[in-house]
Amino acid sequence: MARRSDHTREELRQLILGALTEHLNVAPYQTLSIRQLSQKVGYVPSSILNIFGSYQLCWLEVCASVLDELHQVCELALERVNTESADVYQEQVLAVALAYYFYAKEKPYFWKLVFDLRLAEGDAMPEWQSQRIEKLFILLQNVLQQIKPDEQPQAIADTSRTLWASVHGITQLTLEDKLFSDGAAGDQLIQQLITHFLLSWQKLS
Amino acid sequence: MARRSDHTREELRQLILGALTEHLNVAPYQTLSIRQLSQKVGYVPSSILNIFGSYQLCWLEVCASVLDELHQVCELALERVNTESADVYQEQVLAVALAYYFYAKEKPYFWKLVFDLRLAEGDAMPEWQSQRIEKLFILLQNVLQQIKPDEQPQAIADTSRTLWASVHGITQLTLEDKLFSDGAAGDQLIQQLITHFLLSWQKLS
DNA sequence: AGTTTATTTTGAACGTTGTTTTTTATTTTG
DNA sequence: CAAAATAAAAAACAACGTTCAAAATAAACT
Repeated sequence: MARRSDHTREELRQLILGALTEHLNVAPYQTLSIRQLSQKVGYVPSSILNIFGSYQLCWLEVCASVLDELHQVCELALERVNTESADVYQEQVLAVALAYYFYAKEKPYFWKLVFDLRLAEGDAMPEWQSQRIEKLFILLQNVLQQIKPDEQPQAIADTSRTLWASVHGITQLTLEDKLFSDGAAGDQLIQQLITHFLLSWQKLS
Repeated sequence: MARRSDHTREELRQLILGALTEHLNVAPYQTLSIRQLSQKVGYVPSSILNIFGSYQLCWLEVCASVLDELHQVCELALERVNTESADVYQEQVLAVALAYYFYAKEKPYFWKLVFDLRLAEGDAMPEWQSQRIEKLFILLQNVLQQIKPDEQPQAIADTSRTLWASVHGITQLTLEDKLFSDGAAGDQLIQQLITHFLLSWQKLS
């Protein structure tokens, strides 16, 4: 077993988070136990608990990284849209939605972690986690507000929720193969959803 | 402990399924263990395993009931729509979607079971379970096909997936309070989604 | 009817799990 | 250099789903 001088507390933290990330590259988070994890990093279960408080809380840390990466990916996709295009805004919404979808498709175990991770009954999701999710919504809100500059911010916020939750649903059911269709792929469904929704939405008040 | 003559095999089956249902009235399925369940019904864990094969498989049985009930609720809502209305079809789609949403809202632990239940790695979802989900999609498909009688069945199937998955996403994120908005409720978001989507969709080929 | 055979049901055991508590080892301090 | 503080490990705990052998009951047969 590793001795005290091998790693500082911070080094050990990173060692653990690295092992978790490595695991998510190949398998869902449910398939790793704290005992297996402790073996991977060469420490003992109680050392992990000593640092993170509980096993779930160390996953929550990874969760935060995933949401950060997700935000980054969506933001980048948004900026890459050609602003000379005829309907910039629709393409921007589409870009964000597809970025979300393809992130989930490429890193399914990372993406699933965010929605499968259940904290112990009682302790709520920490503030910094909620804020990360809100940051994602805001990406869409900014675009929608540009489509309808005079619309109430609350209405814009609602619409961003409608779209985001819809894209989320398509992404999830596609990933878990619960659509039972050999027809269109998830990205095509998302495209259909957004083009039709926006076509009607942008006309009406 | 209960003796052999107390219940027939079938009675015990129903006794167990009843206890599971009772539990879902007040708490999520993850909070019940096979040991607690065995105490509830007055039998021993291995008796439950003997009947259902595994603990997960007895939940799968409940899962089937939930999907049946969900289908029934959606079908009923569909039939209740006034066929004299100006846009029957839109109201029918809306009726199905909202029936889905309000079922989830009223019986959250039943609804969540269907999507949270993870079978052991390896053994796939049984055929009769997939078919139950497909039956739900078909409800929507029938309505959509009436809107566009000349459209390819595959395209109709795709669109029903788009809509259903979207409604599912809104329902899920609303139920889990992950929309972080004190704006519109889930049913309003669903209404917005469907009206705008259909308005555009029914016009175009 | 009484004995054997078959079938449920049980109870104990196994290998896990996350966490708590105690013990041991190492570092820092006086 | 010894004493206090700290960090890691080891052991113990309670719970989990599942397996397996033993006990209790019902059915079958002479």
